Amino acid sequence: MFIIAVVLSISSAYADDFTQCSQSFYGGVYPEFSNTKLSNNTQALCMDGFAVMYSGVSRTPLWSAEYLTRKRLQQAKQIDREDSFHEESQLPQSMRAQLSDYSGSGYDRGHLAPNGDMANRSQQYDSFSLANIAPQSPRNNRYIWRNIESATRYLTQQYGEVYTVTGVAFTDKKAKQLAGRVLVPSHFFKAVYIPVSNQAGVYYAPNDESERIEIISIDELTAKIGIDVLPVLDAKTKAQALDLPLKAGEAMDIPEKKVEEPTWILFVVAIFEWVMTQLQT
DNA sequence: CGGATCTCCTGT
DNA sequence: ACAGGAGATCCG
Repeated sequence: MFIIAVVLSISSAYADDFTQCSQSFYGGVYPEFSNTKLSNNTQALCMDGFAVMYSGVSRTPLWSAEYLTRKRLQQAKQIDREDSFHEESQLPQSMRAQLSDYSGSGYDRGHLAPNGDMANRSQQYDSFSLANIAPQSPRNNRYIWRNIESATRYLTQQYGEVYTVTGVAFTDKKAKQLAGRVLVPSHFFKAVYIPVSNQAGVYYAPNDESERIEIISIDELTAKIGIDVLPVLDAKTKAQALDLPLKAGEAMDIPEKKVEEPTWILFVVAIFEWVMTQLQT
């Protein structure tokens, strides 16, 4: 009996149990560490609307994964932002980041899975868990990241569904710390996979005030950070970086299968709007 | 072009 | 729970 309890507690200590939220991953397969050092003291968390791989070493998420659809984003637009930053009660105290770690640090509490993607209050609350948040340079968070989050929602709108994995990297020899407890990532990334065109690309940005950003392939991301965020993709898709837009509304180089409303719907909407303007005068 | 609103936050 | 900052964006 004792042995069984020990085995259970050990297996849950580095649980990669995402069975309750496998729908957040393309093909149901979650990101894979190629740099095994990263897997030290990690904890898998199934949140409402997304999945998180959390590190008790950095006291940040390493990545958060979401499955986005038109319907989800349409619902997300209906709820206003309600801030509720909080510690993650699913984590043991020793692994948790605390609100006090961030206060007065000069860093923003940057969401990985963004509030803007959350379709109801429960999902929204979970997105404000510190298990989904990492110290982010203010200009990066408020200008660069805001744009790529809205560009990702725009792509979802265009192509109907998108899988995305947002995460952080620690490429510097010595990472900065908040309160001697929370490590400050050197980079943020967001990988986007579009199933209907079988194309993937990654936004990759240093976590500083430079506002620099680059677009790379899944393979290049794996080489930089030691995580293959989309293990199921074929080799060609991983090697070729999709030329992702830097802001919502920007055109992208996908030749076929552009998803648009049939023209008759646009026609009906135009007539409806014209009638409404006539009624208002 | 000016003003209102939105969306990331901050601090008390 | 409240007030404010700052840039983007929308609208007349």
